Amino acid sequence: MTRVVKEHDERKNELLDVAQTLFYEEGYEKTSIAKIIRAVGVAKGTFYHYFVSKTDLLDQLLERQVRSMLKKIEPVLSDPNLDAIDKMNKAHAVSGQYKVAHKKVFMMLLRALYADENAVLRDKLSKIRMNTVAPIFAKIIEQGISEGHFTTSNAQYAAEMIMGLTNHLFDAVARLLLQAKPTAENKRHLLERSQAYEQAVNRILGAPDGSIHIMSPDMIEPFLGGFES
Amino acid sequence: MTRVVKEHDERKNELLDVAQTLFYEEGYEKTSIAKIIRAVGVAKGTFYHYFVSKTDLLDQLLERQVRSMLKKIEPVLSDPNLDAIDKMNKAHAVSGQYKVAHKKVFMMLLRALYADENAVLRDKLSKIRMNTVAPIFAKIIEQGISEGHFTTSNAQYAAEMIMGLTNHLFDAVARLLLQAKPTAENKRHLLERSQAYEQAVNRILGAPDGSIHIMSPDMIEPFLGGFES
DNA sequence: ACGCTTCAGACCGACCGTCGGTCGGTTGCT
DNA sequence: AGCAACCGACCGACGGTCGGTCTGAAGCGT
Repeated sequence: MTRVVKEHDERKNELLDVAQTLFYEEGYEKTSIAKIIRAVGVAKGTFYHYFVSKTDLLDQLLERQVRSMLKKIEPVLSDPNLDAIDKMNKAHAVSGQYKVAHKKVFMMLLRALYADENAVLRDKLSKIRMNTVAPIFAKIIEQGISEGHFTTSNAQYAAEMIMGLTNHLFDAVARLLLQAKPTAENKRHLLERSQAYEQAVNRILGAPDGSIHIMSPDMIEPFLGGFES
Repeated sequence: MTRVVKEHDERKNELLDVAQTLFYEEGYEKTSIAKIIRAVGVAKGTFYHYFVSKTDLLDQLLERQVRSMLKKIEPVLSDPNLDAIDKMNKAHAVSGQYKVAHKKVFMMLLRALYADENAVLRDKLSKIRMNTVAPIFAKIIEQGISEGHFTTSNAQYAAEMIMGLTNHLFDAVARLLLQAKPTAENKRHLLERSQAYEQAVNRILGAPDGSIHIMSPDMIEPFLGGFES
């Protein structure tokens, strides 16, 4: 094979990008390292020059993903004019808008995540989220407690629980979105479910019903519409 | 190899039993089919006579497990003298007692479940639980609503959320138990966490604080003690 | 009652393609 | 010269397939 030398980071990102695309298209387990290197045009040894294992590749990929998402939310967190309820809502809104903006890529990610196999992928992602975004939530909740908006015995645990609930809601929505039956009935179920989850989140925080919104109808709509077209 | 003929169910259970032991001891991924059949004393073809794939084996194994657990809880559910709060508490208590009684096997299961790899196993188990025990919770919650003990907008979703929370708590407890540092501090963390989760469950259901207990100190104690000996 | 045939299904194990991972060596840049 | 990027033949283990053998019991004619 013709030998092409590139800079460390360039080659590494090339591998990460191709791997990401393939994982989205065909799933983690079904994407062999052979496929990845064939697509990049590089030898087996080169892959293992950059990653110690297939799992290592996945770890780095997900970390990169989450880091870029956190950057979008950061401004909200550090805004001193927002109270805890505003921050909680805005953080969810921002991540929702991000998903709407990248609808196509996002749907691919969903399809990859919930392909039934790929349990490893889901597991890793939820762990990373638990380690990175839960602490952020905890900070917000602490702020809310000191502001008198929330009453809960433990901010960190509450954050983890909300994180878990959000993941769950996300799961349910994703599965409904993927089975491609955008009937009015399914849409109603979906909205009902998201309302039930919001109620739960508010109650866990000890906030008045309707304080916090984790998934607005405006965010869901574009995805439901996407199926009809 | 000497040929030994057995009845269908006998051979099948033999394979399931051996596979279970090996999965517990060495994890799902690391247990090859070759290992299983070697331990049973049977050929590759025989294995595939009973199971269509390794995944199929896992499915049937977990289903068997969950079915036996449900049998223990059933009496509680059908007891007409218990109100929803009693049922919720008793169901959790029974499953706790079961775990204490089978402490050794249970710890093996934990070790297998949370071995970091084995995400597939965890994923499957939590799905099965979601499909089998969440509906049971939902029934209890509906009863509680009509008794006036609970106020929540949707029994099914509440059940799923509680299921998810319980899983989460279970996760955290398991990981703490497995890292084998039964310090007084860890114990405190653990109790705090379980209290936070109970608070959340009560709030989701709209029940007074302290109504529902999902993990009593009496249940945790034997496992913490188990480490010192 | 008796042997004989038949047949489902329990059982076998060599074999296959694919996989993740290794390693000794080559090439190109500084 | 030295270091890092790169190569690709090779490895053992894996999940899964397949063509076929063996066995026990039911059904049969006598």
